[in-house]
Amino acid sequence: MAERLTRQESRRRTRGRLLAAAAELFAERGVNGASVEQIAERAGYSRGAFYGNFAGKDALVAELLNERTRREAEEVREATAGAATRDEAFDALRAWNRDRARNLDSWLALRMELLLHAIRTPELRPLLAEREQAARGALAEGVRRELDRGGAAAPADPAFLALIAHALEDGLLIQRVLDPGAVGDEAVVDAVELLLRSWTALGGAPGEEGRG
Amino acid sequence: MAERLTRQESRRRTRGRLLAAAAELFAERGVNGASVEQIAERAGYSRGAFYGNFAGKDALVAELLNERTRREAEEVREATAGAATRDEAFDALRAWNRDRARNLDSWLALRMELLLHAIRTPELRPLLAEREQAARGALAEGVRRELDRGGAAAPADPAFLALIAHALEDGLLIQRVLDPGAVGDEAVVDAVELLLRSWTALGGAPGEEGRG
DNA sequence: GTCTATAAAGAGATAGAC
DNA sequence: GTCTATCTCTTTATAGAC
Repeated sequence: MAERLTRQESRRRTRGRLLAAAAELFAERGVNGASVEQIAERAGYSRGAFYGNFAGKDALVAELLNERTRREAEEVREATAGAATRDEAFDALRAWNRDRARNLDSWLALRMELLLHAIRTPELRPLLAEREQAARGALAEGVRRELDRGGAAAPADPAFLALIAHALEDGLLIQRVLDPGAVGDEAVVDAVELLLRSWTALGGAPGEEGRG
Repeated sequence: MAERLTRQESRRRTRGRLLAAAAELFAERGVNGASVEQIAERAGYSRGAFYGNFAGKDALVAELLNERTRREAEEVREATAGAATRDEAFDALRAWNRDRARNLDSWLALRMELLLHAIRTPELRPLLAEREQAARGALAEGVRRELDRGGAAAPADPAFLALIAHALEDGLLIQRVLDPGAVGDEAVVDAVELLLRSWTALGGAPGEEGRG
């Protein structure tokens, strides 16, 4: 039985390698700037293997978008499910962002490449939109919990506050890529913490201000 | 005498048309997806005219980045200089954003294309970074003024608050492109207004801390 | 300055061998 | 499944006519 899945598994492995190589190259040179030959070569194959596993470049891009979207949605779920308290949630967020900071350029480049591709391919937009909704939804729940906990009246619809917090992620990472000196390592977490404090009206506590 | 500048002016005009056509096509199909021939054709010329005015596609991209950066910095200056009161500033901001909303897709696509290009071309990064700094700086001044006016202590360094407000622009526009139903037409202005209100309403914070 | 023609390289995709 | 060879189209860039 150990060999029963070999065919399928082998196919999956090859496809996975091609997808990973494509992700790298898309970040480096853009979707349009990376050729099928380069993708196959970096994955350790030839063009033939590529066309044996994907109908063409467009098909690979669509699948990459799909795969990454699904994985990120999972990560969001796991991250939020794991943390029970506010501090735990922020710790998880910090870890996540530290990770991302390590290769911010390529991470952001890939995200924007896929985003641009989705903008230009209307039928793919809902896919990406879904992931964003999930992220915003999880955030909204967190915000609501914090507001309840503090017993404070929300300054606005929690969904809107979550939208702000979520949008900050892309926005701050863009600023950081362009000007690393002006945007701290943990700006995203710092900003979200600051906002949450403002909204829950806990701002008076002098002890732990600003960044960590 | 009316013809004295014809040569220079003619050259400027042709270059301007090529740059405008390139901007359109870059938004539609990406920098790498738009060919020199397509650019020249949309501008109403042939490839020959293109190469007569630019050393190649890279040179055009660099100049486009330069031109747009300069223009946007000017617009920031004008917008902030014109508005004396807070309401005037927000009105200007609203008008600016309504304008942008009309063709959000192509606007955002072009911005991200140029951003990606800057990420991949290190020597161009400072150019874009400069524009962002100017925008953040203008915002920071506005925030500081508001805080002073309200007599409230800042919950953080005004520069950090300005960074948050500025980052929100990109972030919210991205969310809006992906999910127009979930992000209102004036989300950017609404969000900035909300934040400013939260920050000015927060009294007794301890001086100015925040990021370093 | 702008055109047409063309060289040279690179792209996506297919066919057939193994 | 993966390789090599090949077809066809597109691309960048140059040359020379006007």
